[in-house]
Formats: sequence, C-alpha cells, structure tokens
Amino acid sequence: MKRHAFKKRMRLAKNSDFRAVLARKCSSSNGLACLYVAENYLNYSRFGVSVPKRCGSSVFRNRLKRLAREAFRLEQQNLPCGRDYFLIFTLKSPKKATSESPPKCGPYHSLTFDRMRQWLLDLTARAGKRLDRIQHDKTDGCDE
RNA sequence: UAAGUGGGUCGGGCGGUCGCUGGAUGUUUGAUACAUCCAGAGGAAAGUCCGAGCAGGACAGGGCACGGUGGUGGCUAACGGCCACCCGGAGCAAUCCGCGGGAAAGUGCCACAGAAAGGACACAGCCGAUGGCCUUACGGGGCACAGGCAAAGGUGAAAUGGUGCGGUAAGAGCGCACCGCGGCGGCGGCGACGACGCCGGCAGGGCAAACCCCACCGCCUGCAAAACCAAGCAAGCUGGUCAGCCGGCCCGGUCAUAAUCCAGCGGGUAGGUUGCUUGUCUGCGGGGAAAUCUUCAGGCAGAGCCGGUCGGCAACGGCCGGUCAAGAGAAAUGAUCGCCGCCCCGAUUCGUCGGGGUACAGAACUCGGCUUACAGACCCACUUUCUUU
RNA sequence: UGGGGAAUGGUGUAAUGGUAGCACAACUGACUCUGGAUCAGUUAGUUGGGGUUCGAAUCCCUAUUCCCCAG
Repeated sequence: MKRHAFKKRMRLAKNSDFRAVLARKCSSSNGLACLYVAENYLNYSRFGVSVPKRCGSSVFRNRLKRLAREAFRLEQQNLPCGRDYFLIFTLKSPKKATSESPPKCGPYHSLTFDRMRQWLLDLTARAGKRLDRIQHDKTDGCDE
C-alpha cells in the first residue's frame, strides 16, 4: 500500500527555510502561480505555500492552500526526492462583484483539484529541469 | 384570502477511500516512527465600536487637564447593552424611529435676501380723534408742529403667539371665542410626566451631533501583555545624579548617593516552554530519585447551553435536573467519490430522466454586548383587508 | 494581532457649516501649410447609506477601500 503522508516535518516552517528556497533563484511559472525549487539534501521533500491577500477572502485563500497541499501529498511519489518546493499564487482576484460579472468567475475560482494537480506536475517538471541544468553548470564550473 | 409587523430556531444529511492537529496508551529510536482510542470552527468565529477579566507599569493614590455618556425607573460583574414606561415624529393598525439634560451663567454663529437676525422701535410707514397753526361760504377743509400706533414692509429656514369677530382717528390681547404658551394649586405615578381647576394677556427667536455649563463614569498600555530557559554579542561610548519613575501638569508616593542605577547610542539574538484553554478535591493506576505531572471514575464550584418550576409586565434572578468542554503557531479542523435532501431550467410515456445551483463566511488570551454580511427552511404572536359561519 | 490616519473631476491638491476653487490631462474652436507653443471655451468631482441643522465636503453614527507604525 502506498503511503501518501504529509507530516509536519515535510512543511517549510521557518522564515530562514523560505529565504533559502527563494535565494536559490530557480523557478517556473504558468501565469497564475510561481514555483521555486531548491535542494535540501534530505531524504524527503518539503513543501510550502504562500497566498497573498489579494487572491480573495480568508476562506478562499485557505482552500487554495489546502488544494495545493493535497496535490503535493498525492504526487510526491512521482517527484524527485530531497528538494524544497515553494508555491506562490501571484494573480490578483477580481474585485467586488459588479452587475456584469458575478463574483466567482476569477481564474482561481474555476480551479478544481484535478487542474491543481496538473499544474503542480507541470511546474515541478519544468523547475526541476532548470535546477538540474544549474546544478550541472555549477559542477562543471567547479571542475575547472 | 392577500398584504404586513415583531420575535425565535436551524443554517444540509449518510457512507467509503486517502490525509492533518492535539491528548492518552502500547512497541520503538540518537532525533523519531507506527498502531489503537478519544476530541477537533460560527451565528456571526468578521468589523474592532464598547464593557469586563487577566498581565505589566517598583506604590496603582488624590486633584486639574483630557475623553466618554446624556428622558425616567429597573436588570447586569460592567457597559454606549437589554427591558418597561414617558415625551416627540411616521403609519389605518400591529409596530417602528429618536445622542431625548441646560439657550433666564457666559461667549460665538445665523451666508444671500431683508428695514431689522436680537440692539432699540432706529428705517420706511399709518393716523392726526385731542391740542396747535392756516383758511372758510361756518357745514367744513388743509398743514404734519406736538402727539398716538405697532397692524401692514416683494425677504427669509426662522420676524415680538395663530385664526375669526368686535373695536378705533389709526391701531393694538384693547375685549371675546377656540387653539398654543407660562405660572400656581391640590390629585395620580417611585419617577420622567399626565389629566383637571384657577390665574396671567404672552414672557420674548434658532443652533449646544458650536465652545461651554450641569450630572455621572474613566490611571496608562496591551497576550506580539508578561514570566522562564537555551544560544549568541558586548561588558564599550555619551548624559544624568537638585536626577530618574508613576507616559500631560500639580500634590503625594517610591528607589536611592553610586554601581550590580536610569536614559540614549552601538552590538547580538530573534529559537523553545509557560501564559493556553474550565478550576479544584478525593480514589485507583501509571511516569519520576524527589518536588510533582497525568489517563480514568466520582464529588464540588462557576458569569456556558437546554428543560422544568418559583418571583417579576419584561430584561433578569433563585432552585432542581440534564448536557458540553477545539487549541493551531508559514498557522490543523481537509480532499475526493457515491447516495439522498432543497431550489431552478428543459424533456416527460406523469413512473421519472438530464443539466445547473446550494449563502455569508475560518477560532488566534477568554467572556458579555453592539454593528455589519447572509442561499434558503421552519415555528410563534399580532395588525389590516377579503370570504364564510 | 494591536495602534494611528486618510478618502474631493482621469491625476495632484485648496476650501471659518453658506455659489465646490486651482494646476496638469482630455475634448472643441482660433492661430499655422501641418504639428508644437499660445489664446478662448467645454466636459468631468466631495467613498456609499442614514441623522443633526434652514443649509452639510465640513458635525455625528455606520459600512467600504487604502496608507502608515509596532514587533
């Protein structure tokens, strides 16, 4: 039976952890969210989410975080091990509902769990590829 | 039957799979991991508009300043909250709305318009009965000198009570009727106040959500408060001692004569535990060397909730019984699937089928309120109208 | 989380309770062969909802949005 646990130690918790991931400067984006990757040299991966206030109400921001964590929990077997991931939601949610547009037509509100899973796979693949390339260049540089 | 008013309750349900947080037990480890059991968001958790608890300010006192409240009586730990009543306004009514003390303590403002916005009757004006002067055909006529008057003044939100009749030279509460207003008296009410009777012909405009006055209340800061542990930097510089602190001022109080004090600069950490989620006692058991910690069971105390009963119009209070106790910390309370509810749309062989929707919103020290947001569902009481009896 | 403050044309800002003003921008016209500059004119405003007042940008209540500070 597969384990799909997402324990406390697999979360990015401290401010220094988040700063370290951002300082690695290896990211990919699809216009709605942005994923940063860094090596952590552990035998498991860690994950953190940041949802700015402009994305919506508190309830909705909570839902975004839960969806992202759930996607990571179910997909972590297919991801390379020993890395820190930091997902940032970047897009601004539409303001108060006008008579023209109902309030729940933003790009995030039509988001389902399956699409979030697709996002995560896509972003992690692209960012991982970049990380590999940076690593390769660096080791080459060190060899010289 | 239709329309409406007020109050209250709920705010999807069941099951499968995979997960998260806290606690207990068991196995285990260098940190830990795994298994079982139990518990795990709301009526507004929200806004942060008030009031308390709690913590600190060395003591936590008084006055001033400043701020808040503002009909009366009650409830409450307290409140700007709640209940009942009074007054004013809206509505046919149920009912709703009102920061609703003082303008005769003082100051200020009242633009434009208007004679005038509070100072007189100054301006403009009316009359000139009475007295005076002139004239006369002796019937009277004229002048506006004395004097009388406050009605009328294109205004304005507001103009020295209003309407009507009488009255007069012209007028006027000058007189009368009704309405308004003020004072007095006893009566009803705890009181705000009310109704009645008598008297007064009428005081003297509005604004206090302008300053202010009166009454009452309020020390200040806030769990990122505060305490402890660990790590780490520095042990330096400047100023003070008649100081400094009690956050504005005074009284009063306190530490205290010089560092191990205070303030500022510089430097360094920004990790953990407690606070923190009912409290306390007893019993059995478990951990620990001990202090002590803790599961479970029972009792007690509570400002939680529900039901009953008593007092009260009610808010609320007393008694009895039952029930429930979330505790995260880059921040848990979830994701997905199936079935069933409810609403809408389209088909319908009236058996159903398909599609869509199911609100507002997420605890952060804890309570009592207020305000704001909200798909829908249900209950109770009442008012008006229609129909029937 | 706690504290403090603000909201005025598209933008930046003034206004003792009494006609909402100024500058830039936009538009129109004049000047010019055309554009710029200049001149003349126009449009467009007190964050929403209540209340006090004869009358609120201003005073009071309430909601919304934004900004600053502490750590």
